[in-house]
Amino acid sequence: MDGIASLITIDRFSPVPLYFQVATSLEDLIESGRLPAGSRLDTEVMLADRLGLSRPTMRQAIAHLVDKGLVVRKRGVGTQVVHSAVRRKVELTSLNDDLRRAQRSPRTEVLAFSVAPAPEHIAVALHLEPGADVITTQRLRYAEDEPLALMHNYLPAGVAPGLTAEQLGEQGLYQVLRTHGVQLRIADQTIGARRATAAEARLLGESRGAPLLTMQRTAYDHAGRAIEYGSHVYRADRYSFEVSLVAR
Amino acid sequence: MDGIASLITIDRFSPVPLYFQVATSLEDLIESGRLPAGSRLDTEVMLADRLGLSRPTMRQAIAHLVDKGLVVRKRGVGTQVVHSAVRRKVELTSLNDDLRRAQRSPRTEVLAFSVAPAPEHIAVALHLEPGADVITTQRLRYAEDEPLALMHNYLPAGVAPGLTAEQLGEQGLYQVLRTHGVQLRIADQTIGARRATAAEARLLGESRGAPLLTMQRTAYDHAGRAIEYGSHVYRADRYSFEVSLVAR
DNA sequence: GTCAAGCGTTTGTCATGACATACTGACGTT
DNA sequence: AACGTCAGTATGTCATGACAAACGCTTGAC
Repeated sequence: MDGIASLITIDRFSPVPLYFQVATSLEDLIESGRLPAGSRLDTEVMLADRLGLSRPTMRQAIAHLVDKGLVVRKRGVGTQVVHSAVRRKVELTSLNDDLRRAQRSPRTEVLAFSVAPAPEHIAVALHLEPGADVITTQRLRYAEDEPLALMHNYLPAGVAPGLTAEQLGEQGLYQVLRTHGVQLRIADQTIGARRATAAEARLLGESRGAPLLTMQRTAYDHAGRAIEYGSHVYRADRYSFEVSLVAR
Repeated sequence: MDGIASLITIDRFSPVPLYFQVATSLEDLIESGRLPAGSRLDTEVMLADRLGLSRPTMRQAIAHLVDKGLVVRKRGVGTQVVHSAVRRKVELTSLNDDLRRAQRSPRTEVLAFSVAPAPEHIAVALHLEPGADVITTQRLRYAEDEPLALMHNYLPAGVAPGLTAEQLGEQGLYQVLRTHGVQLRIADQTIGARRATAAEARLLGESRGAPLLTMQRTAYDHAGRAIEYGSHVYRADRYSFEVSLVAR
């Protein structure tokens, strides 16, 4: 544990903040196994001294790792690397992003796309005035040429000017929003299950009454404005949610 | 926006850190509506000056609120209150905690409790050597005198010495672990759905083939050791998961 | 052998001070 | 009207310095 600081390089002329460079280097050391799970880091005082940094800067680098769940700190004891298999996996992504990442050949069929006054429960979910216009979309999502999910999504009418059904056919909803300059930050999700209706079963290629995994979601941007409400159903035998939880 | 600092009281002789006192006060102001969603906080420099604190201390208080999703910060602009309905709800809790909080009269019937060598897939989930002893439990959980969930849980044998079936009948698993000095920190969950088997349907009071919400979970302690693997099924018409996601 | 106190270690908290960067609005020019 | 520039504003980064609190280990007393 004597030469950890010697494995960390920092470029004082780089525009990348010093704390971030150090955090990244430490993260690489952890991922590579050079700092294995359970091992103790040198003290923040020692690392700062050897790297020629101030202690608060070193603390900020380590705090970054704590936030990522890579290390834990204990007063009087030190800083320890957490189990390497454990990561924070809380992600706000769309199904398209997920499937593309998993290389499951996503394809989308837009079944409906319209702008109309919001039904009551949609206006409530999106924190809109009753009767406010929303974009309503209905899409059937395929993976590897099999139906996977049926999705209803609603967006306030002004959120993505010029949004078209064609765009939704080619890209995921969140990707389209990103190209319109909309950044989603937080989402509240409810995950459940129920039987498929006859219409859903037909579209998804399941038998009537088959179990579906359901998810309703309201997504907000950085200023807390509701940007999207989604109500999705997935074929239970083909999809599940992976969620990581962290205790504070 | 002129008197925010005058609404914040700090006790310099309290053992509670100053930054935490300020963060708590600001949080109260936000929750009460005195600092409504969308409003701008006074600058960190001004607040620090008026409260007689150093700027880094003020920054730490505000960072605490950022972490909680209550405010967002933008360089050159300032600090703004986020939509008040949005909170980070990422929590590592047991069903018992959830139901007690929701005042749904939780009750537990322990169907099985034993210590035996771990089956292959359990040893893998708990990162144990094949054949290592695990505590195996099976519980039927009730809410308001109706069956709600059927749970199988597995713990490495040495995790909670003296753990008994009686304890599990009276308290939730995580509460029991806490009294044994075990602190859970991170969990990986998979949420899905499927049809109930005949045995499950009988225990849960559902018809055969009814949709069940499923969840598998491996929970880890602060040092990253796997502490518990759980495989749970819930009646879909009586339970759903609430998950909040935050984009980084 | 056991328990408590003390000490060394390490992180946590807090302060003063200074410079850099990103953002917004106003103003001037084309 | 549109675009570019600049100044003011606010957060972000970094530094030096000091004290407090929690933890683990060692030693001494019983």
